[in-house]
Amino acid sequence: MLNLFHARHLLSRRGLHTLPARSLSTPDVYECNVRISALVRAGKAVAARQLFDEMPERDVVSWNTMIAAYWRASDCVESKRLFGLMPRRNVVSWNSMISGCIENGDIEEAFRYFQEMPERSIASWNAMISGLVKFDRVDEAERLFKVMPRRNVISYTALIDGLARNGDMRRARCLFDSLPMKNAVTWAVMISGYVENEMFDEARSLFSQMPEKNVVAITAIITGYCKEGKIENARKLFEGIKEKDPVSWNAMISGYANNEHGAEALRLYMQMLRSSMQPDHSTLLVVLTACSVLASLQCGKQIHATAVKMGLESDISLCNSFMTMYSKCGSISDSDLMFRNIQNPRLVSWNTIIAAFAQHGLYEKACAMLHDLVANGDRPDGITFLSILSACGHAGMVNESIFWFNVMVLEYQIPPRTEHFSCLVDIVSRAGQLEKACEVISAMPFQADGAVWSALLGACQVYLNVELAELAANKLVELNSQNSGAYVMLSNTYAASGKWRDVTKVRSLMKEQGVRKQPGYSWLEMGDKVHMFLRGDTSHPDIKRIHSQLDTVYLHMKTRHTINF
DNA sequence: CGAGAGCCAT
Repeated sequence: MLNLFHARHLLSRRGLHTLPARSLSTPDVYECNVRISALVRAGKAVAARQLFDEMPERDVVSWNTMIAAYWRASDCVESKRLFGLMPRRNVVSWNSMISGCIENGDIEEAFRYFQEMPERSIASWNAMISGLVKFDRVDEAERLFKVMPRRNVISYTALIDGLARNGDMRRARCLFDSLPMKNAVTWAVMISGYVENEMFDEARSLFSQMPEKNVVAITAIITGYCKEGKIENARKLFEGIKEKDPVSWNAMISGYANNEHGAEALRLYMQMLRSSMQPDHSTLLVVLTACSVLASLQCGKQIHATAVKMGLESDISLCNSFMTMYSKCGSISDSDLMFRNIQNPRLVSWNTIIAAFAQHGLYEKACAMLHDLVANGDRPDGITFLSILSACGHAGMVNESIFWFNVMVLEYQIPPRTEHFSCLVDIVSRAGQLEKACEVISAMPFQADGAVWSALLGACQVYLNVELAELAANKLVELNSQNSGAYVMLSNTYAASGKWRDVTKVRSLMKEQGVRKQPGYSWLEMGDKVHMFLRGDTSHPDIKRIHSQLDTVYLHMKTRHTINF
């Protein structure tokens, strides 16, 4: 059992030989406080409260611990009620009100406590600064930083983080370089700031100078490699981590899932479970991405079951991921069902279900959802309209796509981004209106990107417009000389127009430039088997029946009949 | 008992 002697012993082992006698509890109270604190850390707020209520006398630490328990449980009302009932408060009591409010999304309320408190510690200022940074109010954070009476390494680190989030890496670095007492957290903030701003070389250069590399910094670098598509480098770093934690596992799994390596992502997830690492909320999110990439309904359902077991089935971000997974795995009805079970859909959930209907070509349903979203009092954003546009595309509705584009820009005053333009160009040019597609491109307020030219080039191939195909292919190669799709589509356009000499020219140019085209492949899951199809590959045992079925489908598509299998 | 970092849904 812990008593005062033990407490002193523990503290002295941590190098704190002199104890502030005033803050030390009597042995009984101290012991209860320790037990309450343990219960709170284990998430057992009810048991903690019972112990708290049974205590014959309580000190300020007992109250603070109990209040923290309610903040952890997001029970703002009870936290504030207890705070009001406290007989005495210390600076820690006030500080936990500040961080509690911030944790629960109410920065204004946090600021009220900050202003009201009789005396502030460095931690009070730091809590306020990091809170403002969390809410993207970096300018205000900086103002507080400037007027605070004393600063420590945490204050600096919080502001460096803020500047980095604002994209101001130059000033972040200045502050970092001027700081003599950097610690591992400071280094990690700076490195992940570079990664966040896609300055990967700077991130790695700083990382190489970091004296003691910890798992947080390594994970940031892994994320950087994954964003660049250098998945092998990421894997090497990951394997080298001695003490892998859930976050580093999640980063690596997500790297595979987001680089089209769904199977490897799932393998890694299984390995994580085998090494008895507990998956968390984020693990499930990234594994669901892998299921979507693989279109594996089986795996997706298993993850769904795991989420239910973990008590996370109504977690909003997981629900959104389930919706995407079910939709991408072909089950729009499950996706729809998930959406209906969300009590309070926020914009992301609306956007997700609209995207799902769009993927399935259900234009009317997508629009009905947009209508419901507005009727619900929400405001659509650029992503909502991107999904609506994509619904138009899947349904081949050119005029509607232009209509919705205008609604977005004129009625909702949402500035169109390059994705909106590439979607529009894709729709218009697929319909054969190549000139109109060019008009859209020239009306863009910024440089067209690869997706725009790709869309145009794809249509040129279909509608045999050699001249425009050459233009688009040139633009694509300008943007990325290793773009094999550009060469292939241009070559196909020449071939379809009988310009064989030009075909040969493009092919030899590809060889010269060392551009290679990975063969296309697709697969689908039936029962417990995965059927894979490589381009030009006829090794599937049922290939004859598959081809004849495909011929039927093509015929129906051409005659615009509905298909009944 | 309180303040700073990495992974995370459209």
